[in-house]
Amino acid sequence: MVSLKDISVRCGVSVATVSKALNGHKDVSAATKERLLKAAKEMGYFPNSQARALKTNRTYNLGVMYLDEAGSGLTHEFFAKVLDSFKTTAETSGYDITFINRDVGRQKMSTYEHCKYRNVDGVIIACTDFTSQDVYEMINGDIPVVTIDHIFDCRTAIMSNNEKGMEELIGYVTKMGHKNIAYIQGNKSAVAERRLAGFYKACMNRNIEVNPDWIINGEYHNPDMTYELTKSLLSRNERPTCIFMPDDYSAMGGFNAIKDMGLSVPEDISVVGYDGIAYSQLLSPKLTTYLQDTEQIGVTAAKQLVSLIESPQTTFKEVITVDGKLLEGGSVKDIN
Amino acid sequence: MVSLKDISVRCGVSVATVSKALNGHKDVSAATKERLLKAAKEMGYFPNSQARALKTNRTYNLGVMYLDEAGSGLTHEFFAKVLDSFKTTAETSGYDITFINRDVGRQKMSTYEHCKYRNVDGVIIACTDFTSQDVYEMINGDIPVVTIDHIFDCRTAIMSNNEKGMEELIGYVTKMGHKNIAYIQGNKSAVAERRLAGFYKACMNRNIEVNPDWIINGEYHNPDMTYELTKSLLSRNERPTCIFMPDDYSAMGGFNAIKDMGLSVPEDISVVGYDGIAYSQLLSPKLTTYLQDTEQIGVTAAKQLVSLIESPQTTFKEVITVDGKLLEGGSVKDIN
DNA sequence: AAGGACATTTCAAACGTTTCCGTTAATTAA
DNA sequence: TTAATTAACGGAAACGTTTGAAATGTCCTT
Repeated sequence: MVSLKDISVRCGVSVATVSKALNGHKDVSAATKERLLKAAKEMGYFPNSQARALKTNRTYNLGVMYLDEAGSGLTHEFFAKVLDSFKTTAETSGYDITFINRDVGRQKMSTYEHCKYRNVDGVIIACTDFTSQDVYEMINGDIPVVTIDHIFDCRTAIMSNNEKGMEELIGYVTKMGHKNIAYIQGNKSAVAERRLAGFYKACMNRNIEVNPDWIINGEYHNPDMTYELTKSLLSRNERPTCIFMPDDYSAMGGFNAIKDMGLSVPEDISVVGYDGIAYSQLLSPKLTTYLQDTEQIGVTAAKQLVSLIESPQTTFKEVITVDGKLLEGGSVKDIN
Repeated sequence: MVSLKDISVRCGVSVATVSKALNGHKDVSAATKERLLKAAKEMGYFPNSQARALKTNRTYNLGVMYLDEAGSGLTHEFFAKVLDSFKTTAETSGYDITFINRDVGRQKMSTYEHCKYRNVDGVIIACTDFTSQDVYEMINGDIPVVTIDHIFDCRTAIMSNNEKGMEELIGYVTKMGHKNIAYIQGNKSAVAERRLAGFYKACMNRNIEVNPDWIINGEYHNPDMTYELTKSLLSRNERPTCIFMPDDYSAMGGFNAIKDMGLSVPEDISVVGYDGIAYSQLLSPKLTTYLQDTEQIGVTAAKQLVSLIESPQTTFKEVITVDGKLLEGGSVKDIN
């Protein structure tokens, strides 16, 4: 690998001058600067990121912290898409992305320690158990952090607008004449709370009574459980005309339960999902759902994190809400 | 951050001794070694990965190279799952994962240059355009590389067993009585070639004539295109009884085309997919498909890459084939 | 002509490791 | 007893940068 020294001997200047020229310092003449830049390009020079990091304490590396469990994380379409746009934006700003976990190799270490070890400049936390010790340690550490879909005191958070999503969905189904609405909600979490709050509020605004027996505790990303819950829900004496599923993926389970009971969507039961994943729009009928703006969430998270890193005065806590969009499919019947 | 020097002054030994103790060298007494290890733990010492990398030229970081385009990469379930298990295995061996691309920040650089810049110890190449200049540069470089689903001379490759997959699928559908089989294949690639070869061979072995008009060029991961191709295929005079789709995701497009033509699966047309993604098993009927062993592919890739790095004599080219498993759904009708 | 002001360049230390080699002391062999 | 071997540890250079201070040179001002 060609180093600063190689360039310096070839051009007959000191290493310091080369460094300054390449980093755009002003105390080097335009002539030599050009000469050195040219030589650097010719020789195929690239800075050694480790050496630079050692001196500057900046790695231009961002850590990604997420839950590493089956059925979650990378294989979760929502997270994958957010990560994808986060990554693209971060790269444009000159940052690379590294996965951060606990216990790398033989070393027992926490996620925070891992960050210290790798010296990441900042961390994005998403799709994880926000009550875990590891998250707690990160939040209270001195590394810039942006969380997604969870709000901590004194940390910047990017929130998908769950209240608005619920408001729009409820608005839509009530316009279609539904009043008896069930809601199979996801795991206990900030997201679930906000959606439920949005659900209640939207119903209240329309003078629709919420039947507490129809608020059912399910799980995100769990079609099997949703299948069972849907089935048991529909086996009761009184049936809702419309079911809100935890998310689009789980909704597949709900669809199947309905079908297996000899009913059909939307003729007998209307269904809405949440997320707007690709598959949901390939079903027939297409699922009526709320498309979360994963692109915008990822981009915003990256921009916030970078600005947190690069302009430390930005270190106040900020909560940024990203709106989504209702996708009108054919899974909700007009019963007016 | 606590450094070796901090430990050395506290314990009254030299930095060199601390380094050796912590790295398990033999020329340090058991007593002091224990004392130093204890101090290190107490003080919360973690090595500075940059400083270490600078000296040793080993970063314990692996690069991931993949196609960063819409509908591919991270949001591709096959790739996401492979990456997930790759990551887990790599971490167990003490390696972290960093995404590698071109043009990070203002710097214009190739993927290979990026690897040099970040000093990754090895690279996994997957889910990309294997004919690109960037891949070519990587393959001819001096960084350990493992490719997934593509074979280069002198580079280790992990191959999903596409021939066997096709063999099993053809075996299954012929057992169900199908002889008129169409195949909408994916983008021109090593994978597509192997599947097609497997398709032909399996048919030949059973004395089934392949109708060349029924070998159709489609695209992977493209439900819309598959929709159109399926529709035009079924509009011809002569119809196949069974259609092989490029993959499960695309198969959704095929399903919809069939439905939109007033036909149904499997009564009128049988369908098989490829991949075994989660969604395919939530459809009704469930899709009959071939489940690729993403877990095994990821694990094997990681192990091979690590051994390539850690025991340089392993640098011979190796091609490892990973078998999958037929998933019998309900999308193929028994027409015997 | 001497002094300062400025532009340009170099020196040298530092970042936190690893590792070769040398030193000392202790142990063993002859 | 002496020489040789070994065990345990320290010195110091090196990896490739960055950066403040010092050095050099040039030009302007008075």
